[in-house]
Amino acid sequence: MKTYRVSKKPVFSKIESNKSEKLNKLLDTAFQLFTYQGILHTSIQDIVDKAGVAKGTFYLYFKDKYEIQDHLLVRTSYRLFKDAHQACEQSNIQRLDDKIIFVIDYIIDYLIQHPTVLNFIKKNLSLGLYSEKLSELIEDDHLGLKEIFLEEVKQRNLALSHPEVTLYMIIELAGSTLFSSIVKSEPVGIEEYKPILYDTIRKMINEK
Amino acid sequence: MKTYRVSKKPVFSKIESNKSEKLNKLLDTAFQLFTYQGILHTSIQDIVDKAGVAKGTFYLYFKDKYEIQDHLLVRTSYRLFKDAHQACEQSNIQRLDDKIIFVIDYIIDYLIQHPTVLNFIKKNLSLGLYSEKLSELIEDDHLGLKEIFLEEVKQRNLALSHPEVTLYMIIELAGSTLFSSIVKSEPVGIEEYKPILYDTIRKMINEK
DNA sequence: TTAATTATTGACTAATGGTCATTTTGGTGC
DNA sequence: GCACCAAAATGACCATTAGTCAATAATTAA
Repeated sequence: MKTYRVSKKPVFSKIESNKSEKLNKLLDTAFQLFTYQGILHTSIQDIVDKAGVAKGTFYLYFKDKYEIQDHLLVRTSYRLFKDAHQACEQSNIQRLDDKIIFVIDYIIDYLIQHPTVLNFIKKNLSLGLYSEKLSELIEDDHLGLKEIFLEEVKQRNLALSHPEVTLYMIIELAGSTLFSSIVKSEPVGIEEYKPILYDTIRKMINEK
Repeated sequence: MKTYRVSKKPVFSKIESNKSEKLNKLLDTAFQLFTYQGILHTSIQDIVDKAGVAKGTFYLYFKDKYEIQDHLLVRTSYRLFKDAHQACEQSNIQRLDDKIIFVIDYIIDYLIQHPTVLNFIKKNLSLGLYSEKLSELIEDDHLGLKEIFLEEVKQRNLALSHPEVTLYMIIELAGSTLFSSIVKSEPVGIEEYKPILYDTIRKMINEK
């Protein structure tokens, strides 16, 4: 015989009863736990306990641990790219290579300033998912990265055989360079990588 | 009271009783399962059942699923780099950029010819582990990638401010380009990426 | 106020990870 | 052959975690 929960008034009801608040609480809590102890050593029970919701609630919003991880990856990277792009717009940079380097520099600095975010990405992103998410980000219409890049290439008459491919490669190169330099950190760190990275990007775009 | 296994003669004993054979059977089986269904949907029970050994045997050789995954990643990438390097030695290529491109080309072609291996890497390698393993591979004394590269740079008097960093970036670029092109595959595939990749590498090395 | 709908709960079941007393195997000496 | 020992292998067992779902609470509509 199942003995289900008997009626008992919750003590702290109505403090946070908004629907999206529960969702956000789960996301924020999962982010913290995934960052500090990695997804493998975080149980769903851990997440719901710390978030202050019941286990069943978790399954209302997510299929499993890996779906919440996916949400977090999208949310984190989307915010970061958007912030970087806005900051770039507000500056008065003209050249395309300078713009790209500005965005990359912004992201690198942000991740160095926020090691938890970097740590989350390092621990939670597989190579396949990384390529997939990067692709989604570049193709995202609302963010408009690709459109902006292609338009700039057109207006400046840059001699790129496949501008779209070049864009992908630049972003991939920047991303992997960042991770490589962070992981290595010895004997050289990101500061030694930067000039070579930026020089390479300028050569790839080849703006006169 | 524990009721342990009572004495019962195994039917097919002595078919494979060599120590390393059991280890290899586990590795091969895990590779297959990880490739087809991913590590998340593969239980240790699945592995031992398919490998024809008892569960306890698994834990004699590996701490957990992720240790066998690590073994497989090292084994796979090590073999691949070694084969590529040997093939390069047997060809009669002189220029450094040509050598590097030969090796990258070899690896790309191999992975395209062996999608299971590519699939295994895509599904099982996290970004952090990827950087880590790549670093180990480059630093590996027995393989000697780094030494060969630095020696070549010296002999050819190439103007590289940080040759080691350049080596890392070339390998990272090649790796991420491969994955990106495979994941995307639409509207352009690896063949469109290759010329841009090789052109970029030549520019990075800048051999006259 | 009441009825219907939706959100939330947590006790429960199923599945998986990991342990360890016991058994089997493969020597080695007699 | 047999007796012994150490190393390898086994699978029943226990512990932890994932995932379910009938019951309850909260919200909305009438």
